[in-house]
Amino acid sequence: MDEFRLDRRPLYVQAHDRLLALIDSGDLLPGDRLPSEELLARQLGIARATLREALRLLEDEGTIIRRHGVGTFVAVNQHLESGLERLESVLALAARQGVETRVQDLEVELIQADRTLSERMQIERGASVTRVRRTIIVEDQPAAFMEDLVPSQWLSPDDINQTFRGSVLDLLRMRNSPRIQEAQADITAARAGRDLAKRLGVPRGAALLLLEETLFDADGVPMGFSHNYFVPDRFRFHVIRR
Amino acid sequence: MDEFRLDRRPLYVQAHDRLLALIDSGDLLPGDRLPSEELLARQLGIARATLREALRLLEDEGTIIRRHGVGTFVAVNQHLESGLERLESVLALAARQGVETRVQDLEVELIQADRTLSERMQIERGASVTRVRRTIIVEDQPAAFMEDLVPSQWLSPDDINQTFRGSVLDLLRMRNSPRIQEAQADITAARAGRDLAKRLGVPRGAALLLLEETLFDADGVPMGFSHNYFVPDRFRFHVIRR
DNA sequence: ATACTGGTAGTCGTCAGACGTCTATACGTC
DNA sequence: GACGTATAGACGTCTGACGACTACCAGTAT
Repeated sequence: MDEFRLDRRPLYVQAHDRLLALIDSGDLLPGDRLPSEELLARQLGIARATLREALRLLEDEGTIIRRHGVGTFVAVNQHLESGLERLESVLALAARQGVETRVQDLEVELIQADRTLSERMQIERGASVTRVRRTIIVEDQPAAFMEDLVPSQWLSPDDINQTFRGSVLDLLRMRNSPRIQEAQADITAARAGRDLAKRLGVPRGAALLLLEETLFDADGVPMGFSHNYFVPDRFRFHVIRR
Repeated sequence: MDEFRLDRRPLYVQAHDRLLALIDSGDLLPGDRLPSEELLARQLGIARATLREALRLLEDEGTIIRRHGVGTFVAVNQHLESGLERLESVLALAARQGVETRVQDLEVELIQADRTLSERMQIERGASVTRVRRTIIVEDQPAAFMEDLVPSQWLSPDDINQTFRGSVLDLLRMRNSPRIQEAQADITAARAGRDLAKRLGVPRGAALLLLEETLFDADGVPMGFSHNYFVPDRFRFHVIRR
């Protein structure tokens, strides 16, 4: 009966995202008071207990502040928006910052794991892996080249269809299988070689920001790996450090 | 009737702390399964809904992992050491990873805030600011050039003496005034100009990793600012994303 | 023997409604 | 005018129930 329920994530996560969207869109401004929990739950069509789990997440992130007997407010300290330390796709992150992105030159292939890949992913050499490559466009200019590698048992080339909006991470998390728990992103800088320079429309030797990310499930088993090359200043990244 | 209730924090916070203590004390080992929510709630003497708010906090911190229909487990995240998302100096971070660092070409000056600085630090133009510049050496090779800017009321040139080991952040935190709460690190890539190439012993135009960091106190007021240029592969940075 | 199917118990996810506790405010009293 | 009190409304907590998901196992078909 729920083949029509596209978003299979728990309701409290969905509620969290909807509320966050409200705040980011400016419908709710810093300092504003949210509707009471009872009213808000009715508006979202969920139970108050479920809403409270979503609010708990938002409070923990510092997005809202709750005051017993008073109400719930949008935090004023919004200048410290969460950054890379939160596991969300760079595209979702860009969208939150008001940057529109587009996918170009999408390539989806089934390849076999070479030695490097088999080591990093803890899989056998020659195992079947889905490779997704694409260029991300911001304001009609190439801004990033991203390459994702996911064993085909978890992501088949057929999963990348017309609805693909550019993020493999979002796709995996939406399906909720495999369950992505956390990621480690290695940060470094690299110079654009011939291929990258062409794809990104920059001079050869230009400085690029390179994010190499490994996705892990709850057991610490690697579920995917990706290289992401960014043209500085077309994307902005930050990390909140506490 | 509740003058005897010593701990006036919300129950879910108390429950969170009690569970965390159990895990830290070793009573619950990584990978262990927690009692079911119903049983655990009875054991703690709270309602299941309240317990769930506590568990939500622990899950968000990455301390536990919940699996629908299966159970709740203590996370097994040994292999993922904390990275940039933790506020510690890059030198302390390097030391944790077994990398020895040395300071070279230390320059300490009192300067006046220009327009850019006054805006980023929310101070007046011309205000007195202590500037600390130095090159960081790893294995006898320059690995980073770091420049810190802190209003002189919080850090005077005299504070940088013989005992200075390279990190302004460590110095400020050691003194505990001003109290540094959090930082935002902007991450980007840049090419080495003439001055940087010379300081870092790399060719002009080499790709460098640039971390621009702003330090904040608890009220969100900027307390310092720094530029950090790193030679890729002489330092490794990563971020844990959840 | 193997592979598939379906049932079942246990657990987390969600729901509904109620009552407790806290805060700010309005109001009455002195 | 100053002070204490009542009150409305909000978040905090509780109870009990049902839904959804996963792992496991028995039974069946191949």
